[in-house]
Amino acid sequence: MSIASDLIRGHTDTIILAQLFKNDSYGYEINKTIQSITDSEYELKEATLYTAFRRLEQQGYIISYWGNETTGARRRYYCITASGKLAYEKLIEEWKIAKELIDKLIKKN
Amino acid sequence: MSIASDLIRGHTDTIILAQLFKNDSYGYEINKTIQSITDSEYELKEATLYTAFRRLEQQGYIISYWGNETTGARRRYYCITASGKLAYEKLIEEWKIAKELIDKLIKKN
DNA sequence: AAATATACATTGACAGGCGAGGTATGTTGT
DNA sequence: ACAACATACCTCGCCTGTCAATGTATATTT
Repeated sequence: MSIASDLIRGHTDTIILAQLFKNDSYGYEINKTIQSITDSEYELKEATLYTAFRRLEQQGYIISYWGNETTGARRRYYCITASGKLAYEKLIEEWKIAKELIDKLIKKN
Repeated sequence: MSIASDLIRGHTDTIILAQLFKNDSYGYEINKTIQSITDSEYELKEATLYTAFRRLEQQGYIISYWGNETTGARRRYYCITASGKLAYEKLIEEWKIAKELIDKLIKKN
């Protein structure tokens, strides 16, 4: 974890929705995926991850169900809803705008 | 103000340092500049702005002095320090990295 | 006289991130 | 056998940054 979380803050929900947009998954796996994608430059803290799940579920953007593992620890899978997909698309658009705004505001000249 | 502040959050200090890197300025003017740069799509709330000034000054990244206006309201000018310039350069580098990370993490596929 | 613009500042509520702690199962090394 | 580690979940309480609300003061415009 080498990047300041403050800079990613505000994108936690989008990142999770993005992973669930590809396929249903569970907390531990999502975090491993994030580490894999970023070559371990970033990871979500567990407390942050599970807090986000609660938030997203409460907003109706994801729903959860228990996996039927016969061995190993139980897994709570999450599935993105139609509403969640819409929110995700909107968040991506907002990110594009924010990116340009920040570039304009912090550039050197 | 049309963009979610959550997405800019974490960049407030960088934005202020960027403006002060160009030239000394004061709160009100910096905010007008930001609105001008972004065509009023973004602005810093006053409470946020002045909180940031305190923070940056405490960290030694900026210093302040009162302007010698003979008319109108008094102005507290801020000046970026050598340490602040270094911090600013570093924050820009971090932004480049964060931008790529987020792009990787939220993209649709 | 009232409204608006310029210009500063603080307080208290709120939200998100996260360290620390806890629970439980399965595998690997010694 | 037992320790250590990996997998997998969860919550509490602190910290930090944002911001609505509020207040102060000066100058100009209506």
